[in-house]
Amino acid sequence: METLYADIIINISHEALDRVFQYRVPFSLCEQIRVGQSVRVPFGAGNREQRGYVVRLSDQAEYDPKKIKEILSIEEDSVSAESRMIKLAYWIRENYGSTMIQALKTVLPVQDKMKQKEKKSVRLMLPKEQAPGLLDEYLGRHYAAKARLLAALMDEQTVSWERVTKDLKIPRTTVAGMEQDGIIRVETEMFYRNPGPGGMEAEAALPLNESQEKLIQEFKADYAAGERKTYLLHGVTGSGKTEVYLAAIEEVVRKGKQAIVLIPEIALTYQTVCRFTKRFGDRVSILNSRLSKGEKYDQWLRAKNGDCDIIIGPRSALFVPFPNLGLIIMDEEHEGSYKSEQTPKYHAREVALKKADMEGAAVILGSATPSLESYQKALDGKYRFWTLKDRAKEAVLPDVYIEDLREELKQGNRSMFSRRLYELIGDRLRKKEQVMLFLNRRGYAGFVSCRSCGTVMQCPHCDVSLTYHRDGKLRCHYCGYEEVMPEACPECGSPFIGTFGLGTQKAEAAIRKEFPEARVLRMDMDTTKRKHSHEEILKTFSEGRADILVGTQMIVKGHDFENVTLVGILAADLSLHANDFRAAERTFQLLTQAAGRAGRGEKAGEVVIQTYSPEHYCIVTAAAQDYEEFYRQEIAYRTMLCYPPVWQMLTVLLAGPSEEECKQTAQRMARVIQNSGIRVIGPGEASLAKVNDIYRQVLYVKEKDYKELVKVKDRLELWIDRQELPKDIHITFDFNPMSSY
DNA sequence: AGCACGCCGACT
DNA sequence: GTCGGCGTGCTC
Repeated sequence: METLYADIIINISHEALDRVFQYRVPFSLCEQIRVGQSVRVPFGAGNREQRGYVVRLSDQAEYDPKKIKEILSIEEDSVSAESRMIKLAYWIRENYGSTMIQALKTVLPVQDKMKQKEKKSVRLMLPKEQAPGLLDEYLGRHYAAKARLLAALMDEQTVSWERVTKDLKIPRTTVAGMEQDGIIRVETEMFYRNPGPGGMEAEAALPLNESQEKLIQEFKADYAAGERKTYLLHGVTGSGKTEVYLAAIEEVVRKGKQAIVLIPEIALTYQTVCRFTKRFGDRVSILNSRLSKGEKYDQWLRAKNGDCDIIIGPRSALFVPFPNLGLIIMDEEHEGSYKSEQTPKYHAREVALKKADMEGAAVILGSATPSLESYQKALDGKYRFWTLKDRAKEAVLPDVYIEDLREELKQGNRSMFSRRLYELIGDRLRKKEQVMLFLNRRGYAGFVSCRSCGTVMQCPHCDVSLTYHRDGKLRCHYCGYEEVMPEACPECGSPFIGTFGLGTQKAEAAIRKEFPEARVLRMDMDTTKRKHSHEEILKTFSEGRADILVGTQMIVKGHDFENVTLVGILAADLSLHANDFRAAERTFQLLTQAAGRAGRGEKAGEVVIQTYSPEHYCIVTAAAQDYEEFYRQEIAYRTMLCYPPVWQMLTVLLAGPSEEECKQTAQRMARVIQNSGIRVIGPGEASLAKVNDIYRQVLYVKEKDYKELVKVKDRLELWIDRQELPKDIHITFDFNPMSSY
């Protein structure tokens, strides 16, 4: 038998985590060794024993075989947080397709700023009067480094580690030497940077209403009986899902366990965090994308050391190493942002379920508009199904009107407001109540085309149309390319070239024209680029310093504005005609969420949905706030066309600078799949066929059983490994994708 | 992180 | 020569 080699990542908290080291597997361990295990290996000149993770096995030595050392042993199933994380990484690698390094990187924290986790400093131990004598001795012996450090310590009793190593440039070995001699002492003080709002006044639990109480009693009973179920909490906006979460967390924490609360990145607002902090004080940690690496690492460590019980954050919060995890809560579980956009393209919901299963935790998935995936499982009895039907504080659901824009056009109304919406806006302005106007997506709006020949201005590097901005420039939202708006059509020379479609900027301008007395705020990608502008805009609006808020989806997420009594959706179809099997589901969710913004206070609300397809089931059911009916229609459509969640789907994306090579490789891969008797769709051009001068080809495979798709992926990975593929071709797998390619 | 290696001034 | 501190680079 051939010699077996293993690629290993050494668990030293350093950038070395980026590299693999190859070790020989001793014959006695060949049978046992698996990718993902942790092992003990000799490392460095002194052959110090280190922990490492097996990342790949092969029978080829890729390093001078004379220098390759042998693995010492496989670490027995230790229960450390790390080894559980490694197992999870392995599962992710297997189920979503990536290298082990990529999987480990998503699961383990960035460790390169680890030094900052503790505040290290150097203190002088020598009595003050002896110091000058020693300094003279050092200077006499020309001990430059020691003298520098001592001189610094004579001024101040302690010097920070950063100054010692960076400013004074003292080698670590010298510091260690002086510590040995008893002249100095290196002190480390652990400190965490908790970026959450501090000094919050404690707040008692709100009394639960009858339906909330029933759910919590059930949860407690299950938990006490040792049952760890998955619960799908379907509750309309404003029905008090958060109170249920809080009560469930309280129960779990009381039992000495910890809880992870997942929320979509965009919903991670000050208000949300405050509700948790008020209830649980400094036992809560917050994780978000704005934290520095060091801060993220601190939160990780806090959890590991048992210094907090609850972590709130986006999907990456799943990988916080609690010693005794009891509960995972996933709010707005239908949100697309729970799916990672980078390889491995894991879905946080699935990983959460796996993790809960591995560690004996319960899971609560909550949403006003559950994903089809979860709802189907709940109907099948795989999840316990919970509903909250009524809004908590006596608020009532709003009245919803569907306005047919085709009809408006027929009646000679060419503005972007239907007559009803126009009338209602005027009414609210008179009553001093607030209005939210909602536009689906900035990318769909504002392309420029020629009215004479129909040419659309396109990005020269990407397969998308350019978007017109008010500064007179055309921009590509994918690569950032920009050019000045031409005065004549570059194809036919016609001067009749201009913008079409509808953007937030254009909507804002139209409102200002129609209602010059109204104070208008706009919130979209452009106005929220600055760091706190997001919060600022919302604060201005909630304090009543504006009458109308116009924006993209970001305005519909989780904010309660008591004085908003009218919500207008300007063009509900914009997200419906995306070439994507989830388009109807997303539109339904968006409309329901937006409608839920109206009438959160005491006054009743109204919602106007403007559309060109008023008969589409997702618009009709959203207007009626009828989730069950939407589900029935949508699942029928998915069943008919074999889409998830009824069937499972794998997308393989090939990207490379040569169109020809890309196509050929895609065709060869398609044949590999077909040869194993599985049907492939494609290869074909991705709907975005070119981004930044990189060509993209896609393949689709649909199967009833997810495991079959994993096998297809495994077979392709093996094939890729054996092939001498062009170096610059990049292949990625996406299981049950959130958007089309 | 830990260890070795090469460099350089000091002392024998 | 050789000893010991200093700075750098490598670890399969």
